[in-house]
Amino acid sequence: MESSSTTPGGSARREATRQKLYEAAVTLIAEQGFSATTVDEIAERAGVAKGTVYYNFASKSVLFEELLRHGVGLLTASLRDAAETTAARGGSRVDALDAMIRAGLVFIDRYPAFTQLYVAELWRTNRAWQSTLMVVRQQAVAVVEEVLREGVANGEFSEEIDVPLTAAALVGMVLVAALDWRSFQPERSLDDVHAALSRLLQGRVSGRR
Amino acid sequence: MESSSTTPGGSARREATRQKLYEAAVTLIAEQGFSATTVDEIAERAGVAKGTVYYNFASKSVLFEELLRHGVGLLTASLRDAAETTAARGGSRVDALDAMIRAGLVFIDRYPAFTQLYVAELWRTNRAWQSTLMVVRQQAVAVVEEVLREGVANGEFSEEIDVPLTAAALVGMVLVAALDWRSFQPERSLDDVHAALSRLLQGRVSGRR
DNA sequence: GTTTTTGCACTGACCAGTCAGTTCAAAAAG
DNA sequence: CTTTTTGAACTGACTGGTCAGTGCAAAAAC
Repeated sequence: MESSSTTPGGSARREATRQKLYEAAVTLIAEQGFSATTVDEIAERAGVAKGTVYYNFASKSVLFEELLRHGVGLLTASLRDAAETTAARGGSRVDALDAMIRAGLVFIDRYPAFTQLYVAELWRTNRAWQSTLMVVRQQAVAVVEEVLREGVANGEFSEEIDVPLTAAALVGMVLVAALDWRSFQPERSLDDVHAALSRLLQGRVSGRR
Repeated sequence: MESSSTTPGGSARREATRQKLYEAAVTLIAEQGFSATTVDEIAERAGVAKGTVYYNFASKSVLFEELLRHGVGLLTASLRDAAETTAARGGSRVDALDAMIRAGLVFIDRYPAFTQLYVAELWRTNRAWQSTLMVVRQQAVAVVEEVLREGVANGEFSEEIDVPLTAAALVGMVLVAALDWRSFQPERSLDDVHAALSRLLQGRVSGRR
């Protein structure tokens, strides 16, 4: 089983170099943005010659696009796994959503730079990698939508909910809360943040306990 | 009463030019990002010579910072107004939150480019306007936090809620849902989106109606 | 012996910021 | 009322620097 669809015949050495380049690029682009990050910087941070970047990727944009696909692949796998594990243990759909919220938080905690970069680029228009972004967004949101749809089908969720909108809102809730957590209140624990979001999800905001 | 704090003695003509530059810059930067947008482009779209940009703003970054302050000023005013109007009419704090959600949606619908740009830049690190962003973020979130705190104080909300985290999550929910609405399902009406978010806020997701 | 990486010089496009000069409305002088 | 002066606002060609991408010979890894 090969990891990347765009490089079916990548040798182990090549794959390692590409991985180093992804890691260098993701932090730099998260901090500075795509245009403000130079290829020289990426090469330097990866500890690699500039020529190597172009030996492994056709261009700066292509490197970025493959980075996006790579990262979103990890995220969706993690969300799907959370949902399936919950279902296998006989949990409800609310439990599945809750597990996905936690999986999202864990992901963001582990790959904060990727998340930053993803949010920063997602709603841009007129960019070269626009179509890549659309695909990649749909992959992530679809996992949430599926759980919502199953919940509506089995009566666990109200039939009145708007599945695509609610899924987007839930994803946004987690994304923004997590980024805020990391940027502005890093002393909080993951459990704290998870608890706050669970409460919001389950409508336990109004009313005393 | 003068409008801008940074230009106390701005003539009417100057103010008009600055306004044109804001409008040109906000759409371009929302589409392309700060670094990918050139000063020449901004000047051209505003129908003004490049030199005029530098006559009115010390640098490209300063133009951007003042644009941020300008926009967030509009947003917070609108949120505060929604909260106060609700209170004046004897509404509950939940009503106030709901009114603020709607005000947020209306704002994003009216100034989509600004919202895009704000989200794209908010969590970046190592940028020149970092401190401006912190201030500006706090202004917006603080309005929501205040309503939550009042609600906790008068018993309308659970004492268990984490005010800063919940406020961030709510803001994120509205931001992301609205951006998604505009980007991916623009045929939806504002009322649709508002209804979906209200339902989420009031925990009316689980259970049949 | 083939694949991958290195190092480094080079090019051409692009771009932030500058500056000497122009415009024009309104104030001052006649 | 007419002419002159003033200065804020604006113009756009120009500069110095930056950067994506190239080319290639030699070394290293496999």
